[in-house]
Amino acid sequence: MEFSRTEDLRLDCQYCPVRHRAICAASDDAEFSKLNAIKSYKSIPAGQAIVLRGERLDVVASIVSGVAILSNTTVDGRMQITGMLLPSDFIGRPGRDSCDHDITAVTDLTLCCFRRRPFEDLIEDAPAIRKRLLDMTFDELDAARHWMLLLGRLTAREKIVSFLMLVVHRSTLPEDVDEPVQIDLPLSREAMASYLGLTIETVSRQISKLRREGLIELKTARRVVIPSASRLVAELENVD
Amino acid sequence: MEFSRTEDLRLDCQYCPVRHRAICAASDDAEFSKLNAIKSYKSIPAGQAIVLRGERLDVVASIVSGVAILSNTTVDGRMQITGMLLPSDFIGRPGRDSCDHDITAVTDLTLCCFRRRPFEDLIEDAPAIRKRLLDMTFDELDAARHWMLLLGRLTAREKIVSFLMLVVHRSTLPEDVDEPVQIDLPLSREAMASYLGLTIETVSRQISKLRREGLIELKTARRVVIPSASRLVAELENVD
DNA sequence: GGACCGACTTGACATGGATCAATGCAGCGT
DNA sequence: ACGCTGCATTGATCCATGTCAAGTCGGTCC
Repeated sequence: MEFSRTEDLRLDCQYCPVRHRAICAASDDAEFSKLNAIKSYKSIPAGQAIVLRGERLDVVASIVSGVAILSNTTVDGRMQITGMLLPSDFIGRPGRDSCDHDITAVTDLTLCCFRRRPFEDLIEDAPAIRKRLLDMTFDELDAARHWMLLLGRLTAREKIVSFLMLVVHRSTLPEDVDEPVQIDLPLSREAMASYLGLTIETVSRQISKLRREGLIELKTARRVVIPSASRLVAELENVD
Repeated sequence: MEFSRTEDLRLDCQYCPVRHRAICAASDDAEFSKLNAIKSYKSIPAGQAIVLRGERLDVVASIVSGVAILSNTTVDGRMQITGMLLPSDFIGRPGRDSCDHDITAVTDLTLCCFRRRPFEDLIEDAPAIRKRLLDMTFDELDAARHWMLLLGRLTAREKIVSFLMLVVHRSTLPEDVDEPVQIDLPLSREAMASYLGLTIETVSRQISKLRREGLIELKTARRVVIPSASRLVAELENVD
């Protein structure tokens, strides 16, 4: 069964591709029926803002398909991407009606939205959802702190390699042996630069350098083949 | 009444200096008595590690007095401070028995510790604590992302000014008018450098530069007077 | 007082990444 | 085929910050 993007469908969660990883992962049937009562799917086209900093946000949501970014910006326009949101990731903040950062769709996006108020009530008497939310939030916090180490202390080359390996790990791939791995970069060079605290030129140069060294191949600008993941990871020997 | 540092005291929370800001802020008497049953105070001398990355941690805690830092480190020793913990801040992760980063006391520290397992149970039937924990965690996440903008996009000078203003805001001061403000830096130059993604020399130079420009005065290396906070904040006009 | 020590400052120099400016290149509409 | 448009790459140069190496300053211990 194809997972449709039609807005008002109430598809049964059992066909949902993020059923076992999203906010609802640990829920039982009882909790699912409560969630179902307040959910609706929403499609957002690539490039569109989901919410801007300070704006009111009356939903929370899981990403079902597509990629979104969180970003913070200075008044003079310097931008830092502070999170990359992939399928199963959670959007929004229960208990607060506005958002501290911009959220933007970078590809076409399917969201599973829950109205915020009912969701907040739901948290009170759905222990599995509540626990999952807390746990996912702590995971996000750990990830954010890990990224702070990258931003503050890694070299441009290490940042690029870290990003490539991040994409490898979040692509559900048969990462069994050290076979060549093919990945599609979810972000443009510009977005990568924003995420890594670099400029677009530096990103491009480092990628070209890795290519010249045979550590990666480029099918297209976005499609990367990693002949030997272990050889690439070895570039991070000083990091972790 | 002086708030004692003796380890095993079960002081009444009503005298606690962080009573209205810590994890327990929103609790009523019933929840307080539950918290009291599993709490104990602990003193930690300056410089001592509270927990190392990967180590088991069977308590969670509120900081009652003193300053601690969170940090992540590469294998070759590059360190990034990923959080500065001041009185009322929360330590530890309910639902997980190990820690993803180092936590270190930078001054003598008084902690109000709760054994983790009972605390986890408590969360289930103490709604005010549960809400407060989720809210504090989301606040930490927003703060971490805000710091990512600083690490990735601000200049050394902007980083220093941001840090000074952070200390001003977290020092409970009469920040009513634009009177000279005196602050005591909670971190050494080296720790500031680690927090800001700089080197100690750059920190020192930027501080000297601000001093030469009359934006700050140094009573000692750690004690700073800000003649006009608004003039200092103006240095961040391009940031926010 | 003097020697020592750790934290901080300052100077001289090196360099990684930013900036500025072309150039390449694939997709797309006409 | 053509030119347009939006990414991406590449080159030349600059500069903010890092690196290396001396100083300075304030405590503290004898």
